[in-house]
Amino acid sequence: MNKKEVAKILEEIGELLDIKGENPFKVRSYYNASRTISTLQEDIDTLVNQGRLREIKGIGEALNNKITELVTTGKLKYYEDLKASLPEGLIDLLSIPSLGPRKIKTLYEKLNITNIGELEYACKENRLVSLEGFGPKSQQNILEGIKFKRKYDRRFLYPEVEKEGQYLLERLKGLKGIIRISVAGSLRRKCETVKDIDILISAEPEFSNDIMNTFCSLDRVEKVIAQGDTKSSIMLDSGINSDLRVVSDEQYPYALHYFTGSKEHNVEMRRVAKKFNRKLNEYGLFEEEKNIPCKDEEELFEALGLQYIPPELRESFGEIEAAQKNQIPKLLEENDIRGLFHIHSNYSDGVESIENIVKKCIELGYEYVGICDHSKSAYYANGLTEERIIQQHREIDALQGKYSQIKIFKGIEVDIASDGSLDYNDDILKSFDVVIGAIHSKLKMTAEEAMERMVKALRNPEVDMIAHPTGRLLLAREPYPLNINHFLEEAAKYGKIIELNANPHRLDLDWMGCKYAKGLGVKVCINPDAHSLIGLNDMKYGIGIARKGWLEKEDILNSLSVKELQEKYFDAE
DNA sequence: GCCGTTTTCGGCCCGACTGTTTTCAGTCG
Repeated sequence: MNKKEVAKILEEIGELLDIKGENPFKVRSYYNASRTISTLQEDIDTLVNQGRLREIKGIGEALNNKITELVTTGKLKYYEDLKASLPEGLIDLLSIPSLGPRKIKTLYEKLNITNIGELEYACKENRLVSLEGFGPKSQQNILEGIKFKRKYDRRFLYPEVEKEGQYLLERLKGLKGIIRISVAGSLRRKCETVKDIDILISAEPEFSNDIMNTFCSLDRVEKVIAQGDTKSSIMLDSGINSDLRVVSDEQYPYALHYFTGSKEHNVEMRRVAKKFNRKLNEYGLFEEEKNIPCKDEEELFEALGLQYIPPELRESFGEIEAAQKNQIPKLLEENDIRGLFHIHSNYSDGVESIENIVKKCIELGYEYVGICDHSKSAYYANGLTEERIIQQHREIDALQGKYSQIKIFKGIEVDIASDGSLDYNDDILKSFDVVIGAIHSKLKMTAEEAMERMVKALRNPEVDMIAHPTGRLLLAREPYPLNINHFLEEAAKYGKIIELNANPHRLDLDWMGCKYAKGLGVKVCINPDAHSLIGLNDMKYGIGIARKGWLEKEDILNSLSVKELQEKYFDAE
């Protein structure tokens, strides 16, 4: 049983206990343990086998025993019994807005409601209004919540939400009385998927009401979920929710930090404040009743003895400890990127000619570009036969003569077959400057098969880099069951480069993998995987994830100069 | 259920908004 499965079960135990009305702190310890396990760098098997689970903060005697049982036997009696004691569908009810464990317990005990279908029926039969704690409004809200869940039961890709965030900022920022404005939340943290848009404004108090009214009556507002003096929530016509908070300008730095989160980061920050005998909330950092003035987030961190932590890192992933030791990395910047690899031309499934790609890359100021089309077994993508490789290389040579201001690398995205072999023989592979191995078919594999297949590709001396190593498609397809940390350890062993695919549907290697790769000294290459000129713009999403994964300029292959690349990685010919 | 720079017991982050109440519990972030 892997980390993800263990974490899922611990979370479910928390939810079940919550619905049963258990001690909320006990419930929280399960949620905490679930999160801790899912973000572990080490393997859960290793920790269990070496009896080191208890070294993890938040795992005590009871959880140690339960996790050990789960990992060694694949089962947990406590969990099975708990599941058997409540109907299966109750947990689903937690996903309906406005329904939490207390209310679900009431619905189950008083009306014997055990799943969403029964709940919807009971609402339509008007049976909730007479329940204690419920009324006509809550019944209506639940019905709408069910409808909403069926229509938009999802998170959104970062670019979709970014666009909506821009719209809201544009419409709000000129309003009278506004002093400072920013997006906050997971959008500011550059998470790969985002659920809603948090916006924070500091304003003169007398304008607060007008700002709220404008926000709630924007043309794209589908529904006002809540409207108050300092906080309002709306749903846009895209199905994306947005929360707006308005505070005074003195409160702004504390509020910006608070609403940027993550929740876990905030909890940790409050613990730090407490150690200083101070209290941190969205309105200030208080000693006794006196606020310690901070004019921006930098000063707030400083007041807690911490180095500034960029928003992307605030995931409770070691950043506070690093800030205490003054070890926050100097994160990668967009202009650190000096060239691009993994671009598809119209030789395979891209839409643009090589010349147009080259011209665009010159225009964007890049020093080099690697054309990497698909290999022959990718029929669906018009993969290159041996003859067409020769043809492409002739064209690249000619273009290189014409455009001396940029280095054009001859690359290939070569398919890794299910046995781990590559799509061309070594002689053909040697004719490329850059060989990127990738899996595109036969995705149904066991963890062992996936590892064997990928590691065999790593061992091939002709392979320079592995593309989108887990194969995930965000919100659409699960990654194949590859133990990514083990895989990265192998990549380190063979000195291979790992792609961070910048396409917002992939963002693969993910940010946790980036941090692990950095620890191993594995170089990461941020690739647009572009099939058009527009696709080159995706680089910014890859850079966002690289930052989130603690990466610095030194960790990134394509922040090197042409000379360094040719000397250390791709032979000059 | 976890944890300990006063603690092996008694805490555990904190506040806004809603809908139900008529002072507050529940939910959410």
